Amino acid sequence: MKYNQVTIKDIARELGISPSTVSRALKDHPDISPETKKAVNELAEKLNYQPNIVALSLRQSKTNTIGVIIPEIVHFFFSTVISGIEDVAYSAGYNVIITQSNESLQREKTDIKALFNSRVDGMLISLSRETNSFEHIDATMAKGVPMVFFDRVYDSANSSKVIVDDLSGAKDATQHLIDQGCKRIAHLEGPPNLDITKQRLEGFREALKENNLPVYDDLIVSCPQGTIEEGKAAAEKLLKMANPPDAIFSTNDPAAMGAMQAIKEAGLKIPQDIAVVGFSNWFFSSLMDPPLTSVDQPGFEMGQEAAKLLIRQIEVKSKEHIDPTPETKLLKTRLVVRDSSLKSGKKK
Amino acid sequence: MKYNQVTIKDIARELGISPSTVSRALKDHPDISPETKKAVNELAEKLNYQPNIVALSLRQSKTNTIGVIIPEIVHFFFSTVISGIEDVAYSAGYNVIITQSNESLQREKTDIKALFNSRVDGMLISLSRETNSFEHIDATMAKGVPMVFFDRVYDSANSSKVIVDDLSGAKDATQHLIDQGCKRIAHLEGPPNLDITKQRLEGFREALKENNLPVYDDLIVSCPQGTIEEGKAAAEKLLKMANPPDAIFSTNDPAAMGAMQAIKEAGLKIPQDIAVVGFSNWFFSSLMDPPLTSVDQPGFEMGQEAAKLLIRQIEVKSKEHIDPTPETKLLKTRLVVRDSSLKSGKKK
DNA sequence: ATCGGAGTCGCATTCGTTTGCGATTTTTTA
DNA sequence: TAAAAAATCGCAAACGAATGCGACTCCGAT
Repeated sequence: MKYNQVTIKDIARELGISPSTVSRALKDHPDISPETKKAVNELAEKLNYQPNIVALSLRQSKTNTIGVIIPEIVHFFFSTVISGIEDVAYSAGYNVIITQSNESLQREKTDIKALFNSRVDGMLISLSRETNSFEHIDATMAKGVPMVFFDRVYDSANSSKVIVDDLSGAKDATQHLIDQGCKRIAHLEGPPNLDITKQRLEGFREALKENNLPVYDDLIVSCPQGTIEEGKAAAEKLLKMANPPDAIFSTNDPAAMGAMQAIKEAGLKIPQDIAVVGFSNWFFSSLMDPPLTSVDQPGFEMGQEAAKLLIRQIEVKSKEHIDPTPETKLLKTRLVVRDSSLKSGKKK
Repeated sequence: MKYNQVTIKDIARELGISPSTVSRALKDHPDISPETKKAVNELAEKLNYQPNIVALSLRQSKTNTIGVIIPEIVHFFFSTVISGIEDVAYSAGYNVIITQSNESLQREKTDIKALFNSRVDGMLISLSRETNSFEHIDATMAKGVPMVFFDRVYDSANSSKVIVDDLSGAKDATQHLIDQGCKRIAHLEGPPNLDITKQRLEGFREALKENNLPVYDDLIVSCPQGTIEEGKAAAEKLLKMANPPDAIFSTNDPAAMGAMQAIKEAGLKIPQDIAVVGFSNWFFSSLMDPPLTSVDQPGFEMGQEAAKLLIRQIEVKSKEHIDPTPETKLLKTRLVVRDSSLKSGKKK
């Protein structure tokens, strides 16, 4: 907008000096005499001079903006990640442009293109559920755009990433159910493309094996969308079995929620008849009846770490013209035990 | 970043013509011959030319970016608003920079300054809970920055706003409780600075008066943060009264949630002993036990409308150099009746 | 009196694009 | 055939700031 903001030229004209002198004076360049600096700074203060970021961006080929692509803002976990990103980006002087893929690969592609065209200094990406090809990402990385992935990462990418330890989180959750005396534990599986889905399934399997429990394949039900409805349908299917499970470990909280609905509607008790454990510890999980046990993911911290990694990469690259070696941050999960899984009836 | 992107000059050099001709050819200017246009467009396509948005922004004093200030992203309602904003901004070719005030006036001020320095074309603002002075907003508006407020609006501002009909929403909710036979209805009041708080209280009062019911001031309890804990504490206080209420209408869902916890812990039944109604229809409200009746606010639509108003204002202003007359969009709420308020035990 | 150096500051260019105006060539009209 | 009109394109300035390099002043040293 033409806000009629004062520019470096206005100061120069007023003081009868050249724009370059003003520029240098403002940055405390040694070439400029103390008197000139004082005059410039005072006038700049008086006129409330604010440098034009757009001009700066053009001149330095740096926008001080980072782009974020997430599947959906309305997911509690992702909103906390964004808060974490904003937190460090803000104090490092970066703006944050947020785009959503809405779980669509097509949209993810156009988002990347749009961010690229906006000349963001780097991107923070969590893949869409649909993403099963990576040319769009490879192509953009090949152009030299720093990228850091979080949560739903591009695994073969030669780039930094921040993930939570889904495997051991799932293992902890399953172990907890086993400790509660559960023998036939079902698993609601998530979107098949995502690595986190595989990790959680693997953690589930490992825990069973370590306890010498069999892995029943028919107790593993796919919930490709991970919605409440799918969770409910999956649980209904499980309950109809000749030998239904005595516990359900879900790949996320909404599906666990749906399962709880199905169980209650079938007239069964949670956790007495069937224990339930979710994943992600959504905001409302503690408010369920019974409160839902869940694996807490540190979303805010994940956002912070991802932003830190990206900003470091951006600044190393602009100074030393080399990419720092990719890093992978593995964040610990934390099992939050609530009534939905406490068969003993007592919290530990 | 120096992505070595092809510029208009590269095309010009390759074709042996001037950059100005290339620029005009790309925008289908009548001065350019069809042959030149064809050559330019083909080469641009071949080299995958993408205009440099930063240079464009500088040249036109227009960034095609709108800034958003919201209290907190992690609130379900606000995330849906953001989705609505992104939706129309995206298709209108605008980027969206999101900042959070974290309910702090100080932070709101710095957010406005940061957005202004980023030369956003306009701002979408929902006030923080703390905001009780408006110089920072007036000053920025005086500089000519188009602003549209949503939900928590600056009422005396000479600018467009999008609000939901809080008053009639609250009235509907209260009327519904009255229809259910409730006589002593309590109200959990929200942050006192906000207009929406007053509107909801007013709607509550009006409904009582229209039904010739007395307004008991001691049944109106303040929850300045609007949190679960406050709602719980408020309900506990109400339950200790000699003559406790038979219904609670809360200014928002989390406080209603807290109230439900308190009621259940007191061994009372919802809705038989005390009916509960919330406001905003958060994602998890339908998952409560019992499911929480709530006033649904069209967050996505609110975001869309706000973005539309702002973009219209931006574009009218840049063409005709006048601000269009401010508009106020009043969005209808919708009472979603669930078990927490159905004393009859049957949904209508 | 001349030179050298330090201390200050401005010119011109750069980033990529747009655009008013003028210049050149081609075509049309009298 | 000459003049006028149209078609086509380039020059240069502009947006706001940063910066290499050159220019200038002033001072003390020789």
